Amino acid sequence: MRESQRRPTIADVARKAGVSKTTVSRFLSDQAEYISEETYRKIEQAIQALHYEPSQMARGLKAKQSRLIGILVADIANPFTTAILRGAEDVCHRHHYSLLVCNSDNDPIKEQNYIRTLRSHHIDGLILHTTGANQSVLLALQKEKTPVVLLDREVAGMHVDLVGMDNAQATYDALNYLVCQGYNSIAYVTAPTADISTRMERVQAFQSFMADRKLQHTSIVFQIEGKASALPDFLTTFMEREDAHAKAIFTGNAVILLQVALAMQQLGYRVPDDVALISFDDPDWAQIVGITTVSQSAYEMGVLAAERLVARLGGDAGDPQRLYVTSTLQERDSTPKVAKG
Amino acid sequence: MRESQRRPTIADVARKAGVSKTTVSRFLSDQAEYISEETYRKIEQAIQALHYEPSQMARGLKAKQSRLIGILVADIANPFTTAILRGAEDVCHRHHYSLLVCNSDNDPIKEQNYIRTLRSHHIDGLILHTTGANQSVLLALQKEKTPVVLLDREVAGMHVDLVGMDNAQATYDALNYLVCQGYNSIAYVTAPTADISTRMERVQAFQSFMADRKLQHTSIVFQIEGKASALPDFLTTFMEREDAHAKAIFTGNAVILLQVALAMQQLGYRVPDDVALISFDDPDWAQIVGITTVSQSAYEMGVLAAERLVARLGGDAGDPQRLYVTSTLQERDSTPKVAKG
DNA sequence: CGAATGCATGAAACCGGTTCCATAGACCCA
DNA sequence: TGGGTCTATGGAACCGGTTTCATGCATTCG
Repeated sequence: MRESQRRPTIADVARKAGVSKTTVSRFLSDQAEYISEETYRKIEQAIQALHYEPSQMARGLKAKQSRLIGILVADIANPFTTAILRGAEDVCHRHHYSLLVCNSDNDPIKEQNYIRTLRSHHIDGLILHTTGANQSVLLALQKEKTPVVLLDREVAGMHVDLVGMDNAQATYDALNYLVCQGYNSIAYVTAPTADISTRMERVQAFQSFMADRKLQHTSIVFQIEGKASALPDFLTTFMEREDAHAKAIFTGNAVILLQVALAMQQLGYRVPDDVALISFDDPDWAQIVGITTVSQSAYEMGVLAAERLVARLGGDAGDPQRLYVTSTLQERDSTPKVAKG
Repeated sequence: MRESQRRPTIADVARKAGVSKTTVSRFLSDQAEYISEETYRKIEQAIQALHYEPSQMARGLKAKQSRLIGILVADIANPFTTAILRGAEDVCHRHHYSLLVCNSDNDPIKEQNYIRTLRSHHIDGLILHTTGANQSVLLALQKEKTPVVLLDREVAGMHVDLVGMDNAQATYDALNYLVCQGYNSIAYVTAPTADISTRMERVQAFQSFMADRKLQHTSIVFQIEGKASALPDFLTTFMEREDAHAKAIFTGNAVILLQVALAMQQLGYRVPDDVALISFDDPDWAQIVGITTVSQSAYEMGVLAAERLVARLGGDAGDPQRLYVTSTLQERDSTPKVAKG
């Protein structure tokens, strides 16, 4: 009743096959050119028999690489994030990397801790959907030549690859569409902008668009904070204004969209009868409910980010690239055309 | 212009502090009792100055642990999965473990590969949301005393901890509710059951309940496969039957729910006017659309699974446990009471 | 006052791989 | 037949930590 508790090592395989560790190592690294057929077969058998699996840990120690890619996301509950994960995961799997997924939960402190942890695990590269406020730790990573790819959001002072979208353009497109549909009073609801470049870009684009068009009193930026009543209060105020004849609400991402939709429902306002609704992100349920969205292919963003990283790991030393996925307007029932007033 | 490319090692710290590796190691492992104050301070400073971070890799090699927990999920795009991830991540973070997230995409081959990969990374434990068909690889893990916690689904022949729900009971509860509301013709739509215990249990519970109640011709089990038209065809057939006066559709998870809702919309059937709708899982949008669901706290499942694993890693050698989260019926507009016919 | 004990520290082996260098035998050529 | 090349293999050092064991000095005790 011998329990084989200890997992087999390369030495066990070598012993069983009657060869040296070196030879087994050669077998494992596909340098089989100088291995005789007989030896090859013996090693093969020994590995089979022992269920041997080489230890990435030991391997990485010498080779100074782990085949681990860290991905640090700001909110794992967000469907946008999930889609990114799926894209990144697919690419990594294809290139025999594994993904170490961490969730900073929008907390810069947690983010910083995670960057440390990831470093301690010798990640070969990092995909970062940042909270925005951790340059210093990141610089340590950079010094060690660990490539970093930024996702969706900038980090001040970091000149590295970035995969995102043209937020200003996407915002303009959406607003143009709303104006064409006849809306002349638009509220923009965003999560706290803090250090998050994407959110700031969108808000700024919104404000400058509205100002350019001289659509007065129509832009309101609201930050959802701790106070539960803040959102209903804001929405009520907006809905009760009588300075415009066609109102629309534009939400900054899918999480906010959900909040707004829920709040409107509770307040008794109906979409699109009382107000139009449009949002960034395109969660799968938007189709069912019939909400017009600005869809950015999150899956593709994940793919692009991972591919960029893999390219860097493969030796690409070119200048930092900025890759933008295109956004498309998914027109649905929540933004019908209204007659001009 | 000295570029500090190589990341500092314990030897660098030792040199800078003017002490031996051993002493630094003691410092790192919190065995500071026998370190003089002066030495302590010198080491502290050296670590600060060098931005030193010990390598988990080197550490794990000797210690035979990685502080890595693998979590292998069947479908990372499913909100149910995401909620689990969040729960598991929170617990792991609290206990200074990192999560290696892999997505088998419901593919047993991919699952098998991932288990291998995870093993090669020396994971300390595995949380497995399985496709159901990989006992053999798992047994290798078990032999090496790597604890495994099953999530939601059984693996035949594995006697390990499991976190899930009482599927039969939850199914009965939901059906009882439907019957009380007056529905006498119910269709159950499930994803392919294959080797997935949860799905099988639910289908079986459904069938036995319907048979017990002698509600004839009212149960239809449908497996969504490749054929795109299969679902609309099935729904049309069901809707056109005239043997019952109040129909309801029961979907096996949120992904299927989405498909069914979309298909019904396209076919022109309205919920709940033409047919009631109820589903397992409780995606956040169910609240907006107003769909009655059987909600199982996925977040809690993630927490429980991770806690179980951490307990095992802490030395708990008790018998395998089965933990069930409770499910609650979220009553919404999609299942209104109907008058008896 | 010599021996025992406690404190603070270091040398070296070890974990499981990879890799550099050495070497033995076969083969080839002059 | 001796020296050079090629093939197949092994010994040993190394990666960056941890751990065991040893040791030198102070202090304490019989």
